Parts: sequence; structure tokens; C-alpha cells
Amino acid sequence: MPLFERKFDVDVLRNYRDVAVIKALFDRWVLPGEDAGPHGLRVAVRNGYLNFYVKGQSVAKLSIRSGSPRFEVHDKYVAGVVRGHEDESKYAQKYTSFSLDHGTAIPMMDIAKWVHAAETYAGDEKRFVDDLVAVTAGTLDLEMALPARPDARGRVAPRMDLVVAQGQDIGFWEAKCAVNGELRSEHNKPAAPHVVDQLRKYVGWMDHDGGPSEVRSAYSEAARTLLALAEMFGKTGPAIAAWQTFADAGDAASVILPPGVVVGNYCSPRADGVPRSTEMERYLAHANSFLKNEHEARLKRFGIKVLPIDCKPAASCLCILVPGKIAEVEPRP
DNA sequence: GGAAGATCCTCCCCAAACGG
DNA sequence: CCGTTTGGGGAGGATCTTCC
Repeated sequence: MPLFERKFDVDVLRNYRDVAVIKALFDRWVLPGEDAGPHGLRVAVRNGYLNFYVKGQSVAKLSIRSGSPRFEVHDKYVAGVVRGHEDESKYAQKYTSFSLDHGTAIPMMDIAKWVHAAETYAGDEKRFVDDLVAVTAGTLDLEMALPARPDARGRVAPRMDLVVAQGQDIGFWEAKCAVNGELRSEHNKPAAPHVVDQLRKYVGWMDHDGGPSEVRSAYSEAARTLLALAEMFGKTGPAIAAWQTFADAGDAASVILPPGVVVGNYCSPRADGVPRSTEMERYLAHANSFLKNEHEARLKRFGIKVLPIDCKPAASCLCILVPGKIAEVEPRP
């Protein structure tokens, strides 16, 4: 059995496509390549379940258990507790399950309440990722987590923010906000910025026999699943062609490494509409010092593609990644 | 013994404190 | 002002427990 898989039982879900809560959830689904607005959802295929995100924040997981759909939702969202509410900590790390068993009453589920509550917990980086998805029709996955290899110590799940079909191939992007210190380290010291180590873990995981081919076939299956779901719920848009091109490529697809780093030099608005001018000034200052203090130059010297984004993109902005290597030792000018 | 549930652990993001 | 450190919580795979 492969370590890394992407799959979901679409055929069982088909029997429930007209159930109100299922419809309500998928009504909010907005395919990559289109703006999701304040409360539109993205769908990611995981290993046996789907995850729904609003602005990159997980709203609900949908799995098939004993032949029926089952939701798992954070208690905060079920209760409609928004960020900053005094009861917030009471709900930490707690989840509720809802089953749509045959013959039993459909439990009370207020999807709008879940989504509105979850939106308030989305951080700036997750919002930035959703802005990228809105202009990247080939998006295959968000928050991709790699399973531990059997020989690895500890329970590890390193993550990459975006998985993108670029034509026939798969590219990976790590998104970071300009204010994130992981993009930086003092340029006259040997220690590389943390993000370099993060990318190295990814490349290291892939650098095993079967790694890239497992990832390729997992995402072929994810693309087929997304296409089937899109058809089932009547979704159209540029993602369909992008997914189809990738799915049709099959074994011809390549896994492109290393991942690129996309830097958000702005902060995306929240649904509450509160202006974020003080944060924006902070972002601007960091964007400037990122260049002035050679942090960008350092990442490039390591062989990493760095793509700064200065404001919410209106059109496709992620470039085609090409194969490369991360330098073991930073080449100094 | 296998599947489902519950809990654990690590990675990652974020904000605030800290120190040069 | 700039970069590092620290601690909390979400996400999700890993692992242990329960149950049939």
C-alpha cells in the first residue's frame, strides 16, 4: 500500500446529493480559478475524506462511515462562537460528529453558522492562500501533509500550502506572509532561514524510491475525484479543463521540486470589513526590509524560486516551476 | 483481527515578549 | 527598527483503545 494517498468514495455520496445539508455545503463550493467571496468554500480531497475550507480555515470534514456520510466539525463552529468570544477557550480541540444514517432523522446542521464562525479564525496567511487559489485554476490541494516514512522517528507531517497542476506536471508552493519571521535570518550568520529547512524536508521525503510516483498517482485520483464532484454538483469553470489535462496525463506527469516560495506583501480583508491599515503598514515595512536586508537574495542563492505578491492578484500569478536543487551550503556572493 | 473512535504528537501559523 | 524566542491553538497523520 502506498504511504501517500488521495481518495474519496464519490459513489456513496451520489446517493445523498439531494439531501439538504449536502446540497447546502456543495452550493458554497467555489472551484479554484474563481473568487470565493467572503464565505465561499474550497474542497480538498484527503485520504478517505473531504475537507471544506473557508479562507483556508477548515470548516468541516466529510467522510463515508458504514455507507453513510459523516461530518466532523469543530465545536466552536457548531456553537457559532466567533474569534474573540469569551467562551472561545472552552471549545479548544473539541469536535462534534454528525451522521446521515439511513432511516434516522437528519440532525440539525446550520452550515451558514459553521462557515461564518470559522471565517473569523482564518489567519492572514490562509487568506493569502485562498487569494492565490482564486486565480490558480489548476489547484489540486491545500495544506498537503506528508505522512511519516516507516523509518522516520516521531510523528511527523510536514506540510506544503499549495499543490498546483501546471499543465501535465505538479508544482508545490509554500506561502508565507511578509511579516513571517521564518523567511528571515541574519544574513551574516550561517543558519538558513527556517523556510529553507521546511522545503528541504519536502524534497527529502520525495527523494525515496516511489515518492514522486505515489504523489503523482494520488493527485491523479484527487483530480478525478474533484472532476466527479464538480459534475455531480453542476460546477463549471477553468478548473475543469486544468484538472482534466492533469488527470489525462497519467504517468506522463512529473513532480517538480523544489517547491517555490510565494510571499504575501499585503493582508487580505476579513468578512467583518474592519480596515486593516495598521497591519498593511507593517506588511509594507517587512516587504521593504525583506529586500533591503537581503532575505530575498539569500533564498534565491539557495536555489529557491521566490515570488513576491504585492496585492490581491486579479489574474494568474503563480509561474511555472522548473526542476532544481536546494544548495546544501549557501553560495555566498 | 480488523474497523472505528479517541487521544497523542508534530508541524505550522500567529501574536506577543524579548533583546540587540 | 529588526530579528529571535516562546507559547497557544488548529490541522492532520500516528497510535492506542475499544468493540464486534
